[in-house]
Amino acid sequence: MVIINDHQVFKALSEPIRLRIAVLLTEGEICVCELTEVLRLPQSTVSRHMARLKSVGMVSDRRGGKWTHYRWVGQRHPLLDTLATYLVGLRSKRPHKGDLIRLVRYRKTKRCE
Amino acid sequence: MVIINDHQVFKALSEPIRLRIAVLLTEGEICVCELTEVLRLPQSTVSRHMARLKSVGMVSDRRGGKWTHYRWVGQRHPLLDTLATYLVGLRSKRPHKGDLIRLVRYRKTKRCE
DNA sequence: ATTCTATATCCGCCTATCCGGATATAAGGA
DNA sequence: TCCTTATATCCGGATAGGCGGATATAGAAT
Repeated sequence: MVIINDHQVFKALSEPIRLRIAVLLTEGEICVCELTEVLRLPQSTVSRHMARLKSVGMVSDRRGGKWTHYRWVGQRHPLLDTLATYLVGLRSKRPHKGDLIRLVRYRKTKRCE
Repeated sequence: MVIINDHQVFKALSEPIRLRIAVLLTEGEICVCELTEVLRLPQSTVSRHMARLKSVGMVSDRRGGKWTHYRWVGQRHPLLDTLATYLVGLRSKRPHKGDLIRLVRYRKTKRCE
Protein backbone atom coordinates (compact mmCIF):
# COMPACT_ATOMS: atom_id res chain seq x y z
CA MET A 1 0.00 0.00 0.00
CA VAL A 2 1.53 3.24 -1.19
CA ILE A 3 1.18 6.24 1.09
CA ILE A 4 -0.35 8.90 -1.07
CA ASN A 5 0.75 12.51 -0.77
CA ASP A 6 -1.90 14.99 -1.74
CA HIS A 7 0.49 17.30 -3.51
CA GLN A 8 1.77 14.42 -5.62
CA VAL A 9 -1.76 13.58 -6.67
CA PHE A 10 -2.25 17.18 -7.73
CA LYS A 11 1.07 17.15 -9.55
CA ALA A 12 0.03 14.04 -11.43
CA LEU A 13 -3.17 15.72 -12.60
CA SER A 14 -1.41 18.97 -13.40
CA GLU A 15 -0.11 17.46 -16.62
CA PRO A 16 -2.74 17.74 -19.38
CA ILE A 17 -2.08 14.29 -20.80
CA ARG A 18 -2.33 12.64 -17.40
CA LEU A 19 -5.56 14.49 -16.74
CA ARG A 20 -6.98 13.05 -19.96
CA ILE A 21 -5.81 9.59 -18.90
CA ALA A 22 -7.44 10.03 -15.50
CA VAL A 23 -10.76 10.88 -17.11
CA LEU A 24 -10.49 7.83 -19.37
CA LEU A 25 -9.85 5.70 -16.29
CA THR A 26 -13.21 6.73 -14.85
CA GLU A 27 -14.70 4.36 -17.43
CA GLY A 28 -12.75 1.40 -16.03
CA GLU A 29 -9.67 -0.53 -16.96
CA ILE A 30 -7.61 0.53 -19.94
CA CYS A 31 -4.37 -0.72 -21.44
CA VAL A 32 -1.37 1.09 -22.87
CA CYS A 33 -2.05 0.27 -26.50
CA GLU A 34 -5.57 1.69 -26.16
CA LEU A 35 -4.21 4.87 -24.62
CA THR A 36 -1.56 5.17 -27.31
CA GLU A 37 -4.27 5.01 -29.95
CA VAL A 38 -6.79 7.25 -28.22
CA LEU A 39 -4.30 9.95 -27.24
CA ARG A 40 -2.32 9.60 -30.48
CA LEU A 41 0.97 9.65 -28.62
CA PRO A 42 4.17 7.57 -28.77
CA GLN A 43 4.00 4.45 -26.64
CA SER A 44 6.99 5.52 -24.56
CA THR A 45 5.21 8.73 -23.64
CA VAL A 46 2.11 6.87 -22.53
CA SER A 47 4.07 4.31 -20.52
CA ARG A 48 6.02 7.07 -18.81
CA HIS A 49 2.83 8.78 -17.71
CA MET A 50 1.36 5.52 -16.47
CA ALA A 51 4.51 4.83 -14.49
CA ARG A 52 4.10 8.20 -12.85
CA LEU A 53 0.46 7.60 -11.95
CA LYS A 54 1.41 4.23 -10.53
CA SER A 55 4.33 5.55 -8.49
CA VAL A 56 2.00 8.08 -6.90
CA GLY A 57 -0.38 5.27 -6.02
CA MET A 58 -3.31 6.52 -8.09
CA VAL A 59 -3.56 3.49 -10.35
CA SER A 60 -2.83 -0.21 -10.09
CA ASP A 61 -1.83 -2.46 -12.94
CA ARG A 62 -2.69 -6.02 -13.89
CA ARG A 63 -0.87 -8.11 -16.42
CA GLY A 64 -3.16 -9.99 -18.77
CA GLY A 65 -1.31 -11.81 -21.51
CA LYS A 66 0.74 -9.32 -23.45
CA TRP A 67 -1.21 -6.37 -22.12
CA THR A 68 -0.91 -4.28 -18.99
CA HIS A 69 -4.28 -3.04 -17.78
CA TYR A 70 -4.40 -0.01 -15.53
CA ARG A 71 -7.19 0.98 -13.22
CA TRP A 72 -7.97 3.85 -10.84
CA VAL A 73 -7.53 2.85 -7.20
CA GLY A 74 -9.72 5.54 -5.69
CA GLN A 75 -11.68 3.37 -3.27
CA ARG A 76 -11.42 4.45 0.36
CA HIS A 77 -8.97 7.26 -0.33
CA PRO A 78 -10.72 10.59 0.34
CA LEU A 79 -8.88 12.69 -2.21
CA LEU A 80 -8.95 10.10 -4.98
CA ASP A 81 -12.65 9.52 -4.36
CA THR A 82 -13.39 13.23 -4.47
CA LEU A 83 -11.40 13.66 -7.65
CA ALA A 84 -12.93 10.63 -9.35
CA THR A 85 -16.37 12.13 -8.88
CA TYR A 86 -15.21 15.38 -10.40
CA LEU A 87 -13.44 13.66 -13.28
CA VAL A 88 -16.63 11.84 -14.24
CA GLY A 89 -18.14 15.26 -14.84
CA LEU A 90 -15.39 16.05 -17.34
CA ARG A 91 -16.31 13.17 -19.62
CA SER A 92 -18.70 15.30 -21.61
CA LYS A 93 -16.24 18.16 -22.10
CA ARG A 94 -13.29 18.79 -24.35
CA PRO A 95 -10.96 17.10 -24.95
CA HIS A 96 -12.25 14.16 -22.95
CA LYS A 97 -15.42 13.63 -24.94
CA GLY A 98 -13.41 13.02 -28.09
CA ASP A 99 -11.03 10.73 -26.23
CA LEU A 100 -13.91 8.56 -25.07
CA ILE A 101 -15.39 8.44 -28.56
CA ARG A 102 -12.06 7.24 -29.94
CA LEU A 103 -11.79 4.66 -27.17
CA VAL A 104 -15.17 3.15 -27.99
CA ARG A 105 -14.38 3.15 -31.67
CA TYR A 106 -10.99 1.51 -31.10
CA ARG A 107 -12.49 -1.21 -28.94
CA LYS A 108 -14.82 -2.18 -31.76
CA THR A 109 -11.78 -3.03 -33.91
CA LYS A 110 -9.47 -4.57 -31.35
CA ARG A 111 -9.75 -6.41 -28.05
CA CYS A 112 -6.87 -6.32 -25.59
CA GLU A 113 -7.22 -9.59 -23.73
CA MET B 1 -13.19 36.89 -15.08
CA VAL B 2 -10.30 34.50 -15.61
CA ILE B 3 -11.02 31.29 -17.46
CA ILE B 4 -9.74 28.57 -15.18
CA ASN B 5 -7.97 25.54 -16.59
CA ASP B 6 -8.31 22.47 -14.46
CA HIS B 7 -4.77 21.33 -14.98
CA GLN B 8 -3.47 24.72 -13.89
CA VAL B 9 -5.47 24.45 -10.69
CA PHE B 10 -3.90 21.07 -10.05
CA LYS B 11 -0.47 22.45 -10.84
CA ALA B 12 -1.00 25.25 -8.37
CA LEU B 13 -1.85 22.77 -5.62
CA SER B 14 0.96 20.42 -6.59
CA GLU B 15 3.43 22.69 -4.85
CA PRO B 16 3.53 21.90 -1.11
CA ILE B 17 3.77 25.53 -0.03
CA ARG B 18 0.82 26.54 -2.19
CA LEU B 19 -1.18 23.65 -0.81
CA ARG B 20 -0.51 24.94 2.69
CA ILE B 21 -1.57 28.41 1.59
CA ALA B 22 -4.75 27.02 0.05
CA VAL B 23 -5.68 25.33 3.32
CA LEU B 24 -5.05 28.56 5.21
CA LEU B 25 -7.33 30.37 2.78
CA THR B 26 -10.22 28.09 3.77
CA GLU B 27 -10.33 30.14 6.97
CA GLY B 28 -10.91 33.38 5.06
CA GLU B 29 -8.85 36.33 3.98
CA ILE B 30 -5.15 36.41 4.71
CA CYS B 31 -2.39 38.86 3.87
CA VAL B 32 1.19 38.36 2.75
CA CYS B 33 2.82 39.37 6.00
CA GLU B 34 0.70 36.84 7.86
CA LEU B 35 1.67 34.11 5.42
CA THR B 36 5.33 35.06 5.66
CA GLU B 37 5.15 34.66 9.42
CA VAL B 38 3.06 31.50 9.50
CA LEU B 39 5.01 29.69 6.80
CA ARG B 40 8.36 31.11 7.96
CA LEU B 41 9.40 31.89 4.40
CA PRO B 42 10.98 34.92 2.69
CA GLN B 43 8.44 37.50 1.60
CA SER B 44 9.47 37.22 -2.04
CA THR B 45 8.73 33.52 -1.98
CA VAL B 46 5.28 34.08 -0.53
CA SER B 47 4.44 36.85 -2.98
CA ARG B 48 5.57 34.71 -5.88
CA HIS B 49 3.24 31.90 -4.83
CA MET B 50 0.34 34.29 -4.38
CA ALA B 51 0.97 35.72 -7.83
CA ARG B 52 0.75 32.22 -9.23
CA LEU B 53 -2.52 31.46 -7.44
CA LYS B 54 -3.92 34.74 -8.68
CA SER B 55 -2.82 34.21 -12.28
CA VAL B 56 -4.60 30.86 -12.28
CA GLY B 57 -7.73 32.59 -11.01
CA MET B 58 -7.94 30.71 -7.74
CA VAL B 59 -7.66 33.76 -5.48
CA SER B 60 -8.59 37.40 -5.67
CA ASP B 61 -6.81 40.22 -3.91
CA ARG B 62 -7.95 43.37 -2.18
CA ARG B 63 -5.76 46.26 -1.20
CA GLY B 64 -6.43 47.57 2.28
CA GLY B 65 -3.99 50.24 3.37
CA LYS B 66 -0.49 48.85 3.17
CA TRP B 67 -1.69 45.27 3.06
CA THR B 68 -2.85 43.03 0.24
CA HIS B 69 -5.50 40.58 1.37
CA TYR B 70 -6.03 37.41 -0.62
CA ARG B 71 -9.11 35.26 -0.66
CA TRP B 72 -10.21 32.02 -2.27
CA VAL B 73 -12.62 32.62 -5.16
CA GLY B 74 -14.21 29.20 -5.21
CA GLN B 75 -17.83 30.30 -5.50
CA ARG B 76 -19.64 28.92 -8.52
CA HIS B 77 -16.60 27.14 -9.91
CA PRO B 78 -17.14 23.37 -9.70
CA LEU B 79 -13.53 22.33 -9.26
CA LEU B 80 -12.63 25.09 -6.81
CA ASP B 81 -15.74 24.32 -4.79
CA THR B 82 -14.93 20.63 -4.70
CA LEU B 83 -11.37 21.29 -3.67
CA ALA B 84 -12.29 23.83 -1.02
CA THR B 85 -14.44 21.23 0.67
CA TYR B 86 -11.59 18.77 0.63
CA LEU B 87 -9.08 21.34 1.85
CA VAL B 88 -11.23 22.10 4.89
CA GLY B 89 -10.71 18.48 5.87
CA LEU B 90 -6.96 18.99 5.85
CA ARG B 91 -7.05 21.68 8.53
CA SER B 92 -6.67 19.14 11.30
CA LYS B 93 -3.74 17.37 9.67
CA ARG B 94 -0.04 18.04 9.34
CA PRO B 95 1.37 20.48 8.51
CA HIS B 96 -1.79 22.55 8.22
CA LYS B 97 -2.84 22.22 11.84
CA GLY B 98 0.38 23.88 12.98
CA ASP B 99 0.03 26.58 10.32
CA LEU B 100 -3.41 27.49 11.63
CA ILE B 101 -2.19 27.58 15.20
CA ARG B 102 0.58 29.98 14.22
CA LEU B 103 -1.90 32.11 12.30
CA VAL B 104 -4.17 32.50 15.31
CA ARG B 105 -1.21 33.26 17.56
CA TYR B 106 0.17 35.85 15.13
CA ARG B 107 -3.17 37.61 14.84
CA LYS B 108 -3.23 38.11 18.58
CA THR B 109 -0.06 40.19 18.30
CA LYS B 110 -0.67 42.07 15.07
CA ARG B 111 -3.62 43.27 13.05
CA CYS B 112 -3.25 43.79 9.31
CA GLU B 113 -5.80 46.48 8.54
C1' DA C 1 13.87 -21.20 -32.02
C1' DT C 2 12.35 -17.28 -34.23
C1' DT C 3 9.27 -13.63 -34.84
C1' DC C 4 5.78 -10.45 -33.63
C1' DT C 5 3.38 -7.64 -30.38
C1' DA C 6 3.01 -5.02 -26.10
C1' DT C 7 5.23 -2.68 -22.66
C1' DA C 8 8.91 -0.56 -19.70
C1' DT C 9 12.94 1.89 -19.33
C1' DC C 10 17.03 4.55 -20.90
C1' DC C 11 18.94 8.58 -22.75
C1' DG C 12 20.07 13.30 -24.20
C1' DC C 13 17.78 17.45 -24.98
C1' DC C 14 14.92 21.18 -23.82
C1' DT C 15 11.61 23.92 -21.10
C1' DA C 16 9.28 25.03 -16.82
C1' DT C 17 9.59 26.11 -12.22
C1' DC C 18 11.49 26.95 -7.78
C1' DC C 19 14.53 29.64 -4.74
C1' DG C 20 15.62 33.86 -2.25
C1' DG C 21 18.49 38.11 -2.19
C1' DA C 22 18.16 42.50 -4.31
C1' DT C 23 15.51 46.05 -6.06
C1' DA C 24 11.29 48.70 -7.24
C1' DT C 25 6.80 50.42 -5.90
C1' DA C 26 3.31 52.09 -2.91
C1' DA C 27 0.99 53.56 1.23
C1' DG C 28 1.24 55.61 5.96
C1' DG C 29 3.21 58.12 9.51
C1' DA C 30 6.54 61.42 11.59
C1' DT D 1 9.67 65.49 2.67
C1' DC D 2 11.84 61.47 4.66
C1' DC D 3 11.48 57.06 6.78
C1' DT D 4 9.28 52.74 7.67
C1' DT D 5 6.43 48.99 6.40
C1' DA D 6 4.22 45.94 3.07
C1' DT D 7 4.26 44.05 -1.24
C1' DA D 8 5.57 42.93 -6.12
C1' DT D 9 8.89 41.94 -9.37
C1' DC D 10 13.58 41.00 -11.18
C1' DC D 11 17.41 38.11 -11.61
C1' DG D 12 20.75 34.27 -11.96
C1' DG D 13 21.33 29.73 -10.55
C1' DA D 14 19.65 25.13 -9.57
C1' DT D 15 16.35 21.38 -10.05
C1' DA D 16 12.38 18.99 -11.88
C1' DG D 17 9.91 17.39 -15.51
C1' DG D 18 8.42 16.62 -20.25
C1' DC D 19 9.61 14.68 -24.91
C1' DG D 20 10.18 10.70 -27.98
C1' DG D 21 13.54 7.67 -30.46
C1' DA D 22 16.15 3.71 -29.25
C1' DT D 23 16.65 -0.28 -26.67
C1' DA D 24 15.44 -4.07 -23.40
C1' DT D 25 12.11 -7.36 -21.71
C1' DA D 26 8.29 -10.47 -21.84
C1' DG D 27 4.61 -13.14 -23.54
C1' DA D 28 2.25 -15.39 -27.46
C1' DA D 29 2.19 -17.36 -31.90
C1' DT D 30 4.26 -19.83 -35.77
